[in-house]
Amino acid sequence: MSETNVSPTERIPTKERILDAAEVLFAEHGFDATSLRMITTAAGANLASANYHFHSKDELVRAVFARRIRPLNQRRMELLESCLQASGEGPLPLEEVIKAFVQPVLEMRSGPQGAAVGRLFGRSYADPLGSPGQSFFELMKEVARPFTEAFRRALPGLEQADLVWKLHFSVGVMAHTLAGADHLRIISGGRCDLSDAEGALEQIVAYISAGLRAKPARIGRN
Amino acid sequence: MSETNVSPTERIPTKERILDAAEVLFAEHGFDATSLRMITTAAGANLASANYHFHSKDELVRAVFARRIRPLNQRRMELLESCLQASGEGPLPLEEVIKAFVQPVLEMRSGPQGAAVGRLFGRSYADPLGSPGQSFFELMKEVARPFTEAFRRALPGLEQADLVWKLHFSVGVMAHTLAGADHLRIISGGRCDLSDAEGALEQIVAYISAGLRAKPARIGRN
DNA sequence: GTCTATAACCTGATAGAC
DNA sequence: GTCTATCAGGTTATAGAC
Repeated sequence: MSETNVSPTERIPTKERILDAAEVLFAEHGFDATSLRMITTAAGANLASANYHFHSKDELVRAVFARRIRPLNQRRMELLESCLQASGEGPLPLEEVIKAFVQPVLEMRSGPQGAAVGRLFGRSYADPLGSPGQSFFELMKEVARPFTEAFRRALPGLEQADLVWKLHFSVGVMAHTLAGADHLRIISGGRCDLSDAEGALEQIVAYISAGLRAKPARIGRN
Repeated sequence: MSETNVSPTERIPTKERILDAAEVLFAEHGFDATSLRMITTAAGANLASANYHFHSKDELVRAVFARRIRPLNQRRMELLESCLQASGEGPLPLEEVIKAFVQPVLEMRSGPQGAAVGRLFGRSYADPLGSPGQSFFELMKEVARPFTEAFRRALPGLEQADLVWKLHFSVGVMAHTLAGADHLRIISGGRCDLSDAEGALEQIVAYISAGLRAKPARIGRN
């Protein structure tokens, strides 16, 4: 047996194994409750290797986010661009804009460690302003502006403040869906499963599009 | 100056001051990143007093939740009951059921340390199943069943699985609104403020009621 | 009930051999 | 690049004086 004949699984570089272990543990326990020791042990690496490869815990957190967010947002922009091109100067189809934002997340969730990445992202939306999760928002900013502009075009006549409220709610739908996928599967007795990407996308798009189009509340009627 | 003449502010018992400090710090930094030292220092109490009054950190977390959730859910049940009585055996007005669930939260947010409590609650929805935030879900269970039943009555003809998806999304709207109130105020330039309870309630009820009533997604049209 | 002191342990980060 | 050993400081929890 020569050393070139090791299993492909074991040939994953230490740096990547640390990222893999970190994102699972961060998703499960949060940043502060996850120590570098837990991460390196789970990765089958030495404690010092984490600092060697990432210099500090904060930079490790940032690297964990960046690895997943970059391709996610690239895919979102692709879908948004093709939606913009198909519509020319006219109004945008609302459902397509929502799909461009949501579908890549569901695709990602069926990728490697998708459930953990989803949970990590979903939790990060709830992190306060000065926390380690801050880098999540900085990386997400890239798509915030073009999508806000697209939603404005898809919802003509909606006041600016109303749009901000509604987009905030819609992000909440996405975030809680990602963070609470396990809860949902359990309370529904397995009938609602985020891993069914097609069914989930339909549900999400239906709910969010209706919310975005909603007229002011009419309390007292049904 | 006799000792009976101290300011009312300083007469708050240690146990309560610890709860006050804990809920602010938990909301800001999470459970693991908040040490008992931080809490007792902020409360102007001794480190050992936390263990004296609450036995352990886990029980302190539970006490922090229980103090706020109990009256909150009591108020929710009051509003739901009066909604049920006004409707008899007939269908329930959807907006009123949503209001019974949401309005007490907004009321609470304008109470003592309301913003911190809201942020704490909003974050707790994103906590995974085995975490310290678990006690949050156990305390929230009390209202889950009666409200699910009320929503079923307010949305006749909706399939069970669809209802579960939609209620899950609606909880997400509520949770993210609470956790991200600061973000919302900043990105909206102050135009959207959760502290404006009346305006916020209108926005939330409009969005959630439309989402709950939504028909299956119609992709491709506007 | 409130304090000091301390036990037993874990943390991120680094120095330096290999 | 990977290891061991270690630093300085933080953590929960408790024992025991007042």
